[in-house]
Amino acid sequence: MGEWRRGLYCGQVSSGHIGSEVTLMGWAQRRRDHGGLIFIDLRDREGMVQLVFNPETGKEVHEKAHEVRSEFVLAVKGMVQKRPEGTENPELKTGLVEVAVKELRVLNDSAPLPFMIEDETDVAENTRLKYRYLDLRRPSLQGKLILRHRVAMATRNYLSENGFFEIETPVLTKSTPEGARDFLVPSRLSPGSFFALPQSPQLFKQILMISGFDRYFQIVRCFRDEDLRADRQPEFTQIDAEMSFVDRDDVIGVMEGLVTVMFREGIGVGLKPPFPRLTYAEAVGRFGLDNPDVRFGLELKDLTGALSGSGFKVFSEAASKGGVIKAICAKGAAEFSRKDLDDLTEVAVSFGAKGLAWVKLTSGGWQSPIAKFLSDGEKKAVEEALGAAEGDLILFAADRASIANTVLGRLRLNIGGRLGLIPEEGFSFVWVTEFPMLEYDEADKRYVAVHHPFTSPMDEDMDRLDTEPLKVRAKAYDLVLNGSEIGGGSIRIHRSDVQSRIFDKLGIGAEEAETRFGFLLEALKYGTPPHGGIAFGLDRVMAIMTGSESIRDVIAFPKTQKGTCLLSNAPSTVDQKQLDELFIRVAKKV
RNA sequence: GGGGCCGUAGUUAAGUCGGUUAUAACGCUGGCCUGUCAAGCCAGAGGGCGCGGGUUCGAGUCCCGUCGGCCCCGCCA
Repeated sequence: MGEWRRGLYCGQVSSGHIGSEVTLMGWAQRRRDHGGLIFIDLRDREGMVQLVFNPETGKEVHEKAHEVRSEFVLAVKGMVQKRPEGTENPELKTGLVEVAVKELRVLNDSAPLPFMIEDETDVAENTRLKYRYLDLRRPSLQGKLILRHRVAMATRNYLSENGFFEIETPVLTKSTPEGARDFLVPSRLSPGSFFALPQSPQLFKQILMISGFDRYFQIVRCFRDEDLRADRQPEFTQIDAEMSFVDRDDVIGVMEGLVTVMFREGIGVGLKPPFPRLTYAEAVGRFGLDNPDVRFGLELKDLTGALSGSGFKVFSEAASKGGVIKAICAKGAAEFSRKDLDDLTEVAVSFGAKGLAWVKLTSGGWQSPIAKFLSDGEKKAVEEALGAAEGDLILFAADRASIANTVLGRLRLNIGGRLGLIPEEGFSFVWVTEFPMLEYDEADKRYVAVHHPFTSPMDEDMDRLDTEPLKVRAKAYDLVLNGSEIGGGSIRIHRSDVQSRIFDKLGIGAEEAETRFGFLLEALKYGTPPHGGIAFGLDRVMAIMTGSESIRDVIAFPKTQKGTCLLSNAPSTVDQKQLDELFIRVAKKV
């Protein structure tokens, strides 16, 4: 490079520079060697510009250009000139001009690449992850991370302007028994003891409210040692926020402003808050899931009343056992093939159904394995409840409410996809509120918190805590975007007596509460303000904003589904010396 | 813990009923070529089919195991 300094980025060269000399540095995207003229596309993060080497005007530099190969790192000095008439490239931002190179310095060469640096790639993901630095040279992936930066900046600016302070919380912290599996870090100074990496900064942000900071936020890495999915990595990033002296609607209001700014600054999309809201009961009742995709209809209808006395045993028994009979009606889906129905049945079974009852409404009436069990009156009632007409397909689920809803909710998404009902463009937000406080864990034989143990019950439900605990609703809320949960929060418990009561309900005894959360219970005694907050999954937001299939596409160095890093080969074994210092002995794999 | 899909040149894929020397495109190497931009034309190198067993006269093709990638259920307060 020597004394040369870059004047501007390749992607910034424009007609305004015609006639001036520029110094550019970047990577050789591709060389087109005509024997005489040589063209090289020089690429950097801002784009590409065409370099021209003409043997008649520069024999020596032309000779040198001959050696250039893909991804060589080049520095050039040259004159920006208008491209000859008819050779402009409208595909390129810089396509009206080119740089006639006078001097070339090859700053570095490159071995032949394992794959080409281009956007339309169909290279296997494991290869991409092994050579992530090359993958990240692709403009599309680079663009996603640059967009992520802009959204993070917009987040910091907005929250700062709204009185939030960014305050860091510990990464080495205390393991807590509730929730996801912790990543543990051994303590050398306290042999036999372990830190945990935070699943979220939940307790620390509450304590910051007790300290009187009033409003806190952090763009913070969180860790959960659970199995991975397309939208779940073991380490992920939350936009974490907490506010004092607020209720639910205050938090929602401020956060709608945040989301609006993120989308405006990120991709120039104008959102119009307030976003619609559904209670948990409505969401599950109408869409089957607590993360409803409200971009299309196909809603669930309750037929328990109409069919509880049905001659079809599956229906009548479900009803008599306290379950529900529900259905969805897919318009025009009577043409689904046997194979389609088999696929749908498989989906239903995978989510806990014992089978799938269906009806095709044909010109000849009900075509269905269960038609013979239903009276004409019942058929009529079904059609009316669903608004069904000839050409439609009706699918039933009769089971415990939780199973029936889940099954139909999933079938709804599947059929919505098959029938092309889900819009490809657009961002559809919905708040889901009034979640249940508790659910019963059959495996552990105890109540567990649906949100987390620090979530406040709704005031009007407090007195049901001991009589009907499952009916108690929490001051919790989730933000759902296009059917994905992108954020969730709650108003917290700010009284130590209430917090103790909830721990008790969760089967966390006084003693255990003391060991695990004693510091919080103690802190709550010293003038804790009412407070609440929320956390957004930044990776998920970015994946949706960029139309990515997986959050791996918006994370620079993601892990594979087995939780490994193909680039660095982490995790790995360590030296015996390291283990000895930590007083750790590795057990044999069973 | 479980279900499904996939591993063949550097990359992406084809490979029939098990049968001579495993195909193609892109990339790579060399040559020709002065307006290309997925440059073009010609020539060439490059793999033994993820790995380990087994069946067979013979396995990329069949069987068993194993490793790895992806999707999903469970799990993820």
